[in-house]
Amino acid sequence: MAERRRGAALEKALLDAAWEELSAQGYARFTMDAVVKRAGTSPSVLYRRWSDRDELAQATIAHRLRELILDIPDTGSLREDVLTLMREINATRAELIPTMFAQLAAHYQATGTRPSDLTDPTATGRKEATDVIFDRAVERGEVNPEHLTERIKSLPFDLLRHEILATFAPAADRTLQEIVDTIFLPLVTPGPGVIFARPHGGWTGAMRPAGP
Amino acid sequence: MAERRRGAALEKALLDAAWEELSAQGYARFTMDAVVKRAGTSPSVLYRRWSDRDELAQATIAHRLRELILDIPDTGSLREDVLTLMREINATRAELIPTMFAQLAAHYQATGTRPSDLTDPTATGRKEATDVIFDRAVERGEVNPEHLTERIKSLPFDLLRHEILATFAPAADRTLQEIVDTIFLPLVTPGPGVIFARPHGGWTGAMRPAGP
DNA sequence: GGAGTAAGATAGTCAACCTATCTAATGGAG
DNA sequence: CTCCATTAGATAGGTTGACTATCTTACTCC
Repeated sequence: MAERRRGAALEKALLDAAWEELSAQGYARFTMDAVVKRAGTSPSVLYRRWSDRDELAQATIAHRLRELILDIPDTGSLREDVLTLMREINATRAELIPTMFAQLAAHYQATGTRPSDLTDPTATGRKEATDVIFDRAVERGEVNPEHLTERIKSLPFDLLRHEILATFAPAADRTLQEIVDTIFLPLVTPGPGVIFARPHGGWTGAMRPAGP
Repeated sequence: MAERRRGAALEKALLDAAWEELSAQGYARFTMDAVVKRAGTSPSVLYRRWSDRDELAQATIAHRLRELILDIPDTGSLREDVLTLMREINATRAELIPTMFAQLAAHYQATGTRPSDLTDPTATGRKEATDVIFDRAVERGEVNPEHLTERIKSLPFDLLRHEILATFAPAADRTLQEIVDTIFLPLVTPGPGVIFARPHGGWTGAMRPAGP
């Protein structure tokens, strides 16, 4: 083994190997030994960076989230923007979300706290991304801004996340349309309703602005 | 130790001890040894009944679910019926749901299947229970039955479950009201909407008919 | 009152976490 | 170009917990 990896390249190789183990074996069967073997390295190299299995799992998920940044769609209609985003989440994160949840649950039950890098909607950029979509819809006069409470803005994504967690699989496209057409849009497009306001975080992941 | 437990009494003691471990330590730190010690028994007694840790965890959760059968409320209004049921779920199952999910995820990732006794809505009676509430609301003329798709009937309970899973804690009562008043009721009480039909299971648990 | 059944004790194997200690490749300083 | 600090990578071992095997002893049922 003449070529010896170092620094960022090594770290990426370790996290990629860890993700392959995590997605193939599931959180419960995720072992340090298997990651060591798959990455072709030694225990000390792993433990120098992450002090235990929990930390490695968390870093692996965070790394994966960073690789799965989504584009913010701009299709000209709220329905298509929301559906497009849901389809992207459905396609890219259906595998990640249950693993992420298992990690959150394990970490929470062990420590009483949740790893902030996996949940902070500001850090992950989710809230800002969907707000861009909703702001455009308001500008176009498609929706009444008074209907857009935090809970309703996150509603289609909450329901998608719930669906993925309940089935451990991507949702059918018909399901996404059903959520948007029979639940979300009827709530934001017609007459008045009782308005509440409350901060409401999410943990579906980060997004970046759409290109030119 | 002159008194030696047997049969159903022993089994209940084992499952109770297992539940105390499961809720105290969390799924990831749930160990057979600790259950053996807490129940004051021996490994063979456990392994005679459940062949591994996964099976014991599953049986423990199913046992707990059986102990937490909910009454079906009958308050005279759909809003109060749904809110009452959500409050009961929130109060009794907020601790159980994340553990249950961790077990489902572990079992699914290990085997590719999900333990049917934890998910089958017919076996757990959940679907029938909520249908009673909705049937009464239709009889009273409170809602248009055409609005009551399977997804919309389960909507408030799905959102509550999502909230519990996202926070690992019971939802605030204000949150329950927000879900019912700003999302659920506006969808089932006013004008028309696109109608879909699709079976949609749940796994919040079993209920029994309300008493006289 | 005796026999079969199952509770409970004890000891051991194996896998996986994590630590300690060592060797050697690599990049940078001079 | 050479030396040195850093850290990749190898190996071996302590510890915990899953699961098995074997044995003794209480309890139940006939």
